[in-house]
Amino acid sequence: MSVPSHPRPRPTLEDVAAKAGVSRATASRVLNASPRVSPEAHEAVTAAVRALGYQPNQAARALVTRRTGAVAVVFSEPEPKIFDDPHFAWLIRSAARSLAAADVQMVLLLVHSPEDLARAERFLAGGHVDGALVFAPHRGDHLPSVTRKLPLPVVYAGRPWGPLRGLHLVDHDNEGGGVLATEHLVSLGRKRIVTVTGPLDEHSAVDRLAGWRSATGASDEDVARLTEDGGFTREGGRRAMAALLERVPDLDAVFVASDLMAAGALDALRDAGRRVPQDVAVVGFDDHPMIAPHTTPPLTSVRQDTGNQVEHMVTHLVRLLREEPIRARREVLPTVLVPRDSA
Amino acid sequence: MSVPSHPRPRPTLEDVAAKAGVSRATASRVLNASPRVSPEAHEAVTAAVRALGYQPNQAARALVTRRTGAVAVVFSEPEPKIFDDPHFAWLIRSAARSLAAADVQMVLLLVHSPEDLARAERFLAGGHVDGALVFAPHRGDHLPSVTRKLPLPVVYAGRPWGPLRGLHLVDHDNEGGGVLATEHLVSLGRKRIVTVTGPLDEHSAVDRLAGWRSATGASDEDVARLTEDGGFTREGGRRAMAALLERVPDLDAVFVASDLMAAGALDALRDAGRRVPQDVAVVGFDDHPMIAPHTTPPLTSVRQDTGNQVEHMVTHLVRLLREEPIRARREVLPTVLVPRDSA
DNA sequence: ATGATCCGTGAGAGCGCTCTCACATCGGGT
DNA sequence: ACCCGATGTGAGAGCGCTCTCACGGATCAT
Repeated sequence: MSVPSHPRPRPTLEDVAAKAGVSRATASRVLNASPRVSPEAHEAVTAAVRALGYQPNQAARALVTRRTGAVAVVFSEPEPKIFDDPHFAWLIRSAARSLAAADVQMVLLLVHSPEDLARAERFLAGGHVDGALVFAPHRGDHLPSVTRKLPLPVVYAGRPWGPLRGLHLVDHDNEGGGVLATEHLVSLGRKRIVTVTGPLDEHSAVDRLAGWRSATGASDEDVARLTEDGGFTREGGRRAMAALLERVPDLDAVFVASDLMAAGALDALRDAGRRVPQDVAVVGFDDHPMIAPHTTPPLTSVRQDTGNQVEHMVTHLVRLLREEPIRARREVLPTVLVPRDSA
Repeated sequence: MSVPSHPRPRPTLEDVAAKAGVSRATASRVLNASPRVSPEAHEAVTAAVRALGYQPNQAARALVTRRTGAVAVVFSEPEPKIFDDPHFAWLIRSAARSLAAADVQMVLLLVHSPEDLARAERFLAGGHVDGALVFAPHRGDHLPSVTRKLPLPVVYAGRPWGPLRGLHLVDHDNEGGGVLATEHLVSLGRKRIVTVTGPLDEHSAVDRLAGWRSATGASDEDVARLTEDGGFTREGGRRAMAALLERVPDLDAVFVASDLMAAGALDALRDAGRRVPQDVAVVGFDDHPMIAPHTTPPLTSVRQDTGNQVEHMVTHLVRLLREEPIRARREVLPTVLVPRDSA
């Protein structure tokens, strides 16, 4: 009973062809929507397919077409980060949606450890997938150097570290966003604008900081005093804000480089008895739909449309897979300020 | 060297064999760790593999072995639920971890719509994967009826609706957990114990309610008055608690069937000016590591070890794939009360 | 010595599909 | 009448791998 006694073998294309009274070649033509098939043959084959419950064998198909119809989505981040930061949930969700729309199967690869990296490399090199979307923002991460050697189309999210030559990537205008946020605070008449940065081993964090700097005209010593790394976590944001309040008691505005950190910063400001936005104006980054509208007060934030970014990545990858001529290797998407109550 | 647009074709087993001076068969034996190979041949083949950077073609291998080395993990839930409820993040994380440990590739399938279901069915039937882990708790969900017809080993999380005959599943003792929670409240001397349930189209919610009922000995009319559906969401938990406070002003304890809802219930109790646990004792369910320890006050909760459940599912599935004799089709894992401050 | 057994090996037959090529058949222009 | 191209079709050659089978040579018991 428990032993799967020899189940009826899956019908093959040969069976379908026989039942339809045509050759395997014609049956194949019908399945692949080739134009040169007579209506009668088409009809006979589709009927046979239905009658037999035929499903093409993907392995056989992949063997000859050299296409699997699947792409890998690879995240290289510590495990807690991926699962606790809603930003990643949003990325996965967007990827699932965009790939489904392109009728491409998504294979999720999470790389936390060196063994995971080896496994992922084997997998990507093994021809399991036609291409990959890679999220590996950290300096010193070995994933990009592995993937760039692979004979596999890859599109990166943001700017990975190392040489960019030959890479395809979709980035956001993080520096422009930083400028936007900071200039908004300046236009509000704020004089002492500090910033909570992300980890500076990520380009996005570096660029947002650069935006703040260019808008404030901060000197090197200003940077040392007026900025603090919040590690892109909520708790980090709280701690960084607390440290800045200590160091710069007369601060009247802060640009926080992610909404999650901004939520932590708001906690710290509340704990310190500062009113937002009256005493301290706060601008976040991401405009994350699960965070920004729900903080107290609702967070003014720089929108980076993650769903849009992933969609561009997918479109780009699909084009690479089709070997269509590519317009640009590198896309930079705009950011826009979304004003709410915190600034 | 050669035309850049035509990348060097991937070496085949034939190439490896030629370079090693053996036959394809012997090379294959080495790759598949067959015992009957001379040390010299083994050495020669491994050297050739390294030298050529050979990677077996998975499609060809899958074609003959009828094994892909991948399994699908299928979630059938509305999109917002999957991404906003930390329970699912935890499930995905556990699945990724357990499957990686078993050296099986994970293919994540998210089913939100009828089209998604059709796509998933095609995918599962297409021989892309060797088996599947299915999370589809809702009554009326068509996924289980689809998957049970597939000639594919499947292990279900919890009890799906419909006939259980022939299904493999790993469940938690939800009813026992409900009893545990409620008896704990009784032992505290609480007299009016209400409950916030999950959506009753899920067996887990029904079972937890049954546990509460058996421990309280509630009559049918009690059930109508003392229970409220919180839909397994935070906001639903808040609303349900508010409704119960309205209806049963003298309640002194509540069993909330998930931690996420319990967080909402705590909000409602705070809003109503009830102290926890002095005025109202609260017990949650899940003991979710991201929630239970962090509420105010920290939440007493019934632990269901999700990671353990998924691990059991994976072990079970791997055993099915190996066609090993299966001990039991159905496993029920124990639950245990974790006391904190809320009760 | 003779046979029986084992061990390492290679030849070769597929797995189920796609795709090229050659071949009929059928108009329609000259 | 002729040839021409367009059109639908089938035969068959692989894609890269695994696995059965047969075979020669070494090892063992008799």
